[in-house]
Amino acid sequence: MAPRPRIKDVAEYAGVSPKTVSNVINDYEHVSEKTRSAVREAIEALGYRVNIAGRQLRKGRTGMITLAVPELDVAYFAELAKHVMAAADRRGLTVLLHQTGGVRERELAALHGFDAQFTDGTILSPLSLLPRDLATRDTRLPVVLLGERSQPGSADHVGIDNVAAAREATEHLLARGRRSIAVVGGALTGRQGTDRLRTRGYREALRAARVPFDADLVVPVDAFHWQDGARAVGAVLRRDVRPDALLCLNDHLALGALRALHEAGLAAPRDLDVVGFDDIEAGRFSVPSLTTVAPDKAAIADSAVSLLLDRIERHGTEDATDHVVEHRLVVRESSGG
Amino acid sequence: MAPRPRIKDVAEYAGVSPKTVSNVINDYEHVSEKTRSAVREAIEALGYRVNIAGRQLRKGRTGMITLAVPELDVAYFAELAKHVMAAADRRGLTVLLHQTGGVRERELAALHGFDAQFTDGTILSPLSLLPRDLATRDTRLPVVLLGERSQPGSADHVGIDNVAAAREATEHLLARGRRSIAVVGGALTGRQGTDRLRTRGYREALRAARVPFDADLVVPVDAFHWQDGARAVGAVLRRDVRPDALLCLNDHLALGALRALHEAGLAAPRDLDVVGFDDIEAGRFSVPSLTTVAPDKAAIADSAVSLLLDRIERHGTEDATDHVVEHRLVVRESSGG
DNA sequence: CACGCCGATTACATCGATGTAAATATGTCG
DNA sequence: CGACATATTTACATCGATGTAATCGGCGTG
Repeated sequence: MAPRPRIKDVAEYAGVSPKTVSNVINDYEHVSEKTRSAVREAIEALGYRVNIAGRQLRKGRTGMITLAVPELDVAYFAELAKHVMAAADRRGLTVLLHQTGGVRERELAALHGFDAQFTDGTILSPLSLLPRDLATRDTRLPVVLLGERSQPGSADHVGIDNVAAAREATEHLLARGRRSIAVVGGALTGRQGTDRLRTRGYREALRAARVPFDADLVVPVDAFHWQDGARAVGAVLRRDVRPDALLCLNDHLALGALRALHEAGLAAPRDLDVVGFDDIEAGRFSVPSLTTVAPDKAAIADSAVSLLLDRIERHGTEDATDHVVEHRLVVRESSGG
Repeated sequence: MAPRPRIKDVAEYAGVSPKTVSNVINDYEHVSEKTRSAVREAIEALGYRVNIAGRQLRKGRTGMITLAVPELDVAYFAELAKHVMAAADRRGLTVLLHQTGGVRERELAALHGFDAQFTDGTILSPLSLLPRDLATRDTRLPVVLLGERSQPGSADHVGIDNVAAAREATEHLLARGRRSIAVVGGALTGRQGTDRLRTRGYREALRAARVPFDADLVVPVDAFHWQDGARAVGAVLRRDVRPDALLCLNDHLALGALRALHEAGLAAPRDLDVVGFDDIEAGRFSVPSLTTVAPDKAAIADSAVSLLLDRIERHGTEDATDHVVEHRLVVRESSGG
C-alpha cells in the first residue's frame, strides 16, 4: 500500500515547487492558469489530500470547534447538536462532538484537555462545573457556555431566560385553575443551575397569584431522564394530597411522568396537567402530546457559534457577554383539554 | 496575552533538553526521578499543554476516528453514538462525530473528505451510498460500515441479521393471530438496504405460515421519522380493510403511528398490534409501550471500533469481514395485551 | 536596447514534538 | 583503579505545509 502523497510528491509530479502547490491549494492569486491546472491534475492523479496536522502546525488554527454536551441520548442535546453543526458548517467550521456525562472532571477536560487545545474553541453545556473552574480557566482558549450561567462575566454565555420561562409556564397552569403544582426536578438550594432558576420563576408566579408555596411540592430527581420522571411521579402519588399539575423541568421527565401516570390510572389533562421544557420531538407525538417551553434552538446554536468565532478571530479579550434567546410556551394536550 | 508555552520553554525553565521534557510527557522509563519531578514542576508552572498538531505530525496518527451517521436526532443513532464513543474511549480513541443527513454526497465526504483524511479511520452508517462508491473508494482510508451491507467484500461491516429479525417480529404477530400485517417503511425494490432485507424477512414469515402476501400492505415512507409513521397510518386507514398489525421498520415510525392511531380513536394492542425496530428509549415509556426488535447496540459499537482499529493498526489489506451481532424481540404492551 | 516594474515562482526557515543515535553519567566487578 | 555495562540525557533530523523574502522572466517605455 503506497503511503499517502505529500505536497512534495505533487510538486515533483507537476514539475513545480512545493510552495506553488501550496499556493494552488490555498487559492493564492498570482498563479498562472497553466500551472494551476497542471497542479490540479497532479493532485487528482496522486489522490493527494492536505495533511491537516501540518497545516495546523503552520497556521495555528484547525478550523474545528468542540461542542461538549452532557449526553447525546438526551434528545434536547442531540437536537441542539444538529443545529450547532449546521451553524458551524455555514461558517466553514467542523464540529468535534464530545460527551461529558455531566461529570465535572470531563467538563473540565472540555475546557482544558485534549479537545480544547486541539480545536480552536469550545461550546460547552455544563452541568457540574463550579464557578471557580471558570474563574481559573485558561482564557487563551475561547469558550462559550450554554444553558447554565455559572458566573456572570467568566465566559460568553447563551441561553433562554429561565426564570421568565418557568414563570410563564406556571402562570399558564394557574390560569387553568391549577393550584397545587409540583416542580419535578426542581431545586431550592445548591448551584445556580437551570433548575434553581426555573424553580425561582415558578415561585415568582405563585407569589404573583398569591398561591402559597409548599416546599414539599419541589421534587428533586437524580437525573433528567425518563425514568427519573416516572420515579418522581411515584413519590408524588404517595403524598396525602395529589397535586393537580406537574411542572417538569425537561421533556424527558415530563414524558416519563406521563407514562407513570398512565400506569397509575391517571391521565393528563383529565386528572392533572403536565408541562415540560425543551420541546423535543417526542413530546409532539406522545399520548397525550406535551405542553412545553420551546427554546429557539437554532438561535442558541447560531449565537453560540458566532460568539465563539468572534473570540477566536479577535483573540477576544473583551468582557464576556450574555445572550438571551427567545422561547415560547407551546400548549398541547397535556395541559390543554 | 502570553503565547502558549512550547516544549522548549519548559525545557529551559527546567534546565534540561526539549527531548527530556518529551520523555517525561510520554512516560519514557529511563528518566531519573529528580529530572522527572523538575520537569513536572516546570510544566505546572508554565501551564504547558502538548500541542497535538506537532505531535500528530511527528507520530503520523491522530488517535481520532470519525463516526458518520445520518442524523443525530434519530434516537437510534444518538444511542449508537454514545456506545461508539464509550468503546472508542476504552481504547484511547477520540470520536469525531459527523452527520451526513443520509445524503450520498456527504456520505462520500465521510469516506474521502476532510474528516476521512484527518482522522485515522471512519465508521459510517450509510443510507444512500451506492455499491460503486465503495468499490472505487480509497482503500488507504480504513472504513467500517454499519447497518446496510452495501456490497459484500467491499468493506468491513457490522450489523444484525435483518432478515431474521423481521421474520421473528412477524412470527410474533402471526402467533398472536394477526393475519393482515402492514409493513410501514417497507420496500420491495430498490437498493439492497435495511428496508429491503426486513421486508424480505417479513415475507418469509408469511410464507412459512401460509399467509398470502399482499403488496398493498407494504407502505413506503419518505423518511424514518415520527411524522412519516403518522402519515403512513393515515394512508393505511383509508384502505377498505384495516390491517390488524403494523410492522414498522423503526421505532420512530412506530411511535408516530401510535400517535396517529390514538387520534383516529384506535389503540394498540386492542385494535391492532404495533411493532418497531431499534429499541430506543422513547419506546419504553410511550403509551402503550412499544414492542421492538432490540439490536445489541453496545456490541455493534464495540465490534465496529475494534474492527476499525485492526484495519488501522495492521494497515489491513485482509479481506473485508462481516460481523453479525445479536438482536432480540422485546415484547411490550403494543403487541402484548 | 537598457531599465524598471510586476506577476509568477522558488529557496529556505519555521511551526512543535519526537525518533534515532550518539554522548555523557553512573554503577559494577574483577 | 580501570574496563565495561547500563542508565540518563542530548544533538539533530524530521514529520507536512506555508510565510517571508528573494529570484526569475516577460513586457512596456524612454
